[in-house]
Amino acid sequence: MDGFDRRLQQLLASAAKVFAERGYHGASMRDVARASGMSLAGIYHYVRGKQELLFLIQDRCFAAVIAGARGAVGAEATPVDRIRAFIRHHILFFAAHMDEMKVLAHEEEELSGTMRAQVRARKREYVNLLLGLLDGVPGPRVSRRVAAYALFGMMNWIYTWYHPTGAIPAAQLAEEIAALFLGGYAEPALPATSRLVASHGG
Amino acid sequence: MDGFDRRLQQLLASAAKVFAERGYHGASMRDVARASGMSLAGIYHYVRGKQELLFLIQDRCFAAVIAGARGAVGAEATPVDRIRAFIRHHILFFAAHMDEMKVLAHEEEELSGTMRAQVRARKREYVNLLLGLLDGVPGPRVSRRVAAYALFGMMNWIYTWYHPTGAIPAAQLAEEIAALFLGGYAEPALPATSRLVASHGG
DNA sequence: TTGGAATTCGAACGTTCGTTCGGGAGCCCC
DNA sequence: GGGGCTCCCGAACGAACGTTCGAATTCCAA
Repeated sequence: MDGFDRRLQQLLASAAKVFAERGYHGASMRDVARASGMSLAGIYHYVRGKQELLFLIQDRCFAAVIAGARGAVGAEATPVDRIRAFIRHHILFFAAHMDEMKVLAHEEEELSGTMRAQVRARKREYVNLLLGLLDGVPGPRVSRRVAAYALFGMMNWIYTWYHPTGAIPAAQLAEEIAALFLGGYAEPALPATSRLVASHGG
Repeated sequence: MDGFDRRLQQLLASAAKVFAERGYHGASMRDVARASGMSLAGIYHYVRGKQELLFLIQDRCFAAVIAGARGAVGAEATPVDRIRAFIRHHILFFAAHMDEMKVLAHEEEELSGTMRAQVRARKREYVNLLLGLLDGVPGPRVSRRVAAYALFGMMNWIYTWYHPTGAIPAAQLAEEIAALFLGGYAEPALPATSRLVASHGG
């Protein structure tokens, strides 16, 4: 990674922060310039325009999420464990990259043309990854598609209320959301956490 | 309701549609004028400015949701049934008022001053309503606060993917989300839908 | 030391923004 | 029939927007 790429990364990080705070349309290029320590005109040396700023944030963020999720899922043996790993990775990544993930979740429809198509393709890939995991669970209690979008809703909505530095550690949040989802989607009697086993065993 | 209020309602409905399509900051007052059939200047006879347009949409929508939820919840006897009624009402209302609810969910942070405070108070009231319902469930499997925000995430996220005129009726969507949430939050062995009862009964 | 590419920026461009202004219809009550 | 409302709009305002341009500065290989 040469100097150009490093400076571009700084710029994208600053832009993500500004976009997360004020929204894409609510933020101005002058805001980005101020936050990044660059001049207004200097930004255009690294980026073709405001829309490319948003595109690069979303595209790189999606690429990192997908790669990380594949790695996390691949290390697990059972379908339920793979789903739990998927959820844990998504939440931990979200908590570690709040600005970028908020921009990814909140500014979905602001791109146009080729950039829009490319980010949409990434999203489809990520959704399909989860749908494939859900397929492995026997006897689901709700439809796969609704379950997938409901899960993404639970997870992505955290940008409206969750603060990584607050009272709830991200790992705990991930476990609770995984328990909530798996308890509702998968068949009852999960070996580890279910109190069903305990009550029937006693 | 006199003529002024009726015309204002039309204006707010048009504005909600425009804000839902292009986002609050991405939409211009000229867009609102075009959509409502009014002139640009004519809008200011009904509203003090763009921000009041957003405020009135959100405030009235929240008031209707809260009132409707109270009515739906009050008709049920058990804690779980009250939660199910809450979810069903939220989803059905969402599907029936997509534009307004998308604006409510997506443009949360765009108000300022007194208007922001008033909408936030409404939101707090609505969240507290759900938290109270969750309190009635014995032996919850995840923390109340996380469960509440996760449920709102599932429900509000539908504006990113759900189309009321599509293949999934709103009532079915509501049942699936209720089953997903209650299966994960409440204790197992729900009398109505659980396949646990069936398998143990057979 | 020098030439050229990479990097940076002040200043300005044309456009669009939210809002305002002054006035013109339509209407009702005195 | 005239004064005072409500309702509505064309035109314009100043500000802010994304972007561009020409030049200054920095940097490194020759």
